[in-house]
Amino acid sequence: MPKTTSTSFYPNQDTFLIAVDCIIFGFRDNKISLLVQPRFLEPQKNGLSLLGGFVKADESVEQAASSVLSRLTGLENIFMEQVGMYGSLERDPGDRVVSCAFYALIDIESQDEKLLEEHKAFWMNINQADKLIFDHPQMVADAIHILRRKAAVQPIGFNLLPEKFTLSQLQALYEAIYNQSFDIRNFRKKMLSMDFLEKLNEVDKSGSKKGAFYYHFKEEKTLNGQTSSGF
Amino acid sequence: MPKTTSTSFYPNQDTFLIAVDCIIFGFRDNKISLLVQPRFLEPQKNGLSLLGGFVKADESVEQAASSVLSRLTGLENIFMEQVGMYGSLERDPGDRVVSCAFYALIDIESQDEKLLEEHKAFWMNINQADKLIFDHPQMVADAIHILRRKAAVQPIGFNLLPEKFTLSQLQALYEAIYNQSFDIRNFRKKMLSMDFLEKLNEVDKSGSKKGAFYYHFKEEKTLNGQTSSGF
DNA sequence: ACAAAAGTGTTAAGCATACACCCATGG
DNA sequence: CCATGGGTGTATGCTTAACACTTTTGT
Repeated sequence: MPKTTSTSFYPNQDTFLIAVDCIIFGFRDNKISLLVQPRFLEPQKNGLSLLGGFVKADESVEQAASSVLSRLTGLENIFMEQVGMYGSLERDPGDRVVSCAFYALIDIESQDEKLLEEHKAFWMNINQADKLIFDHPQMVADAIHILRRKAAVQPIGFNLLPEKFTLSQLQALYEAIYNQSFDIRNFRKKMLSMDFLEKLNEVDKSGSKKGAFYYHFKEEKTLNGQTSSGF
Repeated sequence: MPKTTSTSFYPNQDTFLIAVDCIIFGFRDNKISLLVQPRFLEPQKNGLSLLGGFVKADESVEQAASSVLSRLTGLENIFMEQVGMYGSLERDPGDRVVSCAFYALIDIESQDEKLLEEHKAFWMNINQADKLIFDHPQMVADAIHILRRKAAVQPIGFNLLPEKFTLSQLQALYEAIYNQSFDIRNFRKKMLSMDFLEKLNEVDKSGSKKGAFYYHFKEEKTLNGQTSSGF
């Protein structure tokens, strides 16, 4: 059925459903994982899907994405970044739906288990992402691409790790993000030379007998710090 | 007025106008310029606007952007890349409109002057972009950001320059993109060390008495060559 | 002959890479 | 006492940055 504007500054224009799809990354067992959910309506009911929802008339697209995230994880004020818009004609066989993808990085431990169960959501290994429905595999691939670019220059470990973490954990995270291993000395040198880690006096004895010092990130600010060097 | 789906797999959902806005960059007089147009309808009639239009039910968002570009310039098959989606509630005072921005790079000389006149479109210096309506200044700033990132590693001179160009022109282009000057020797060394320029036997005598050799880009292919190194 | 743009190499510094051994401790 | 993961420094190559003079030719 055609949907068009009636009275408006812009009469007789087509209107569209707009969805948001959230690529929610977590880190567990030294692997990047992805929060997914079986689809609860047709078409492709029970197919594996990213967490998503439709944008409502009274909310911004960003708000819609945040609310999907908090509805499913209970987390608020999480850093999310837009991945892009997906607008091909046939991407959703159910209806014409234009979707905007966002990614978020969360600490798996900090989110609400019960909410996940309620929504039948669960964590899936990232390398299974090609099993997702529609164009969701593409969205995930694009999000990973952005994540890698960003992790190279920014303290992107932030929300994927707990508040306090060891350098070994951080390295494992980076190795998972880039899917390759790094020399331990070079990695530590580089991380410490960037100025965002602070060594704590606390030691984690869980990973080794010797124990490893905890670190934490100095400034949350850096997350928003895009240098908008316009002309 | 509320617009919602009636019969659909997704009943009773709100629907939206979707616009595309094109940031069309050109290069003239050693400056980056931007193709703009006075708005022809309310609100903000006659305000300076990016070239845009509404997406139609039977076209993809990308197709909508291409068709805006070709309607205004007569050019087809031009490289365009998505900048992002802009979906705040108040971005367009006329109605709730979610917009997807794209940028394109074209050779100013190659486009159709008459079409521009018909649409009252014209080239504006990039540093005047803050005069644009709505959130268009932000879109332009975001596009420049992407352009700079890309130009650092790819032969992005492509469509902004004519088929044949001198290294001086190429340098002027890069200096315009980054809004800074580069050492001539280092610039030439770097450009030539990347493998995409081919020296022609032709000489351009218009810019100097001595004359400068023309170059052209070897492979058009590189434009699409995203290395999608998924897991 | 001179003005104006084209063209060309070398050196120094900073950054990324490769690489191997000692430390502290719990079991 | 030994197995396990934590922690450390140096030498090399590569990439980037800084820097000044000669060439050509139209006027």
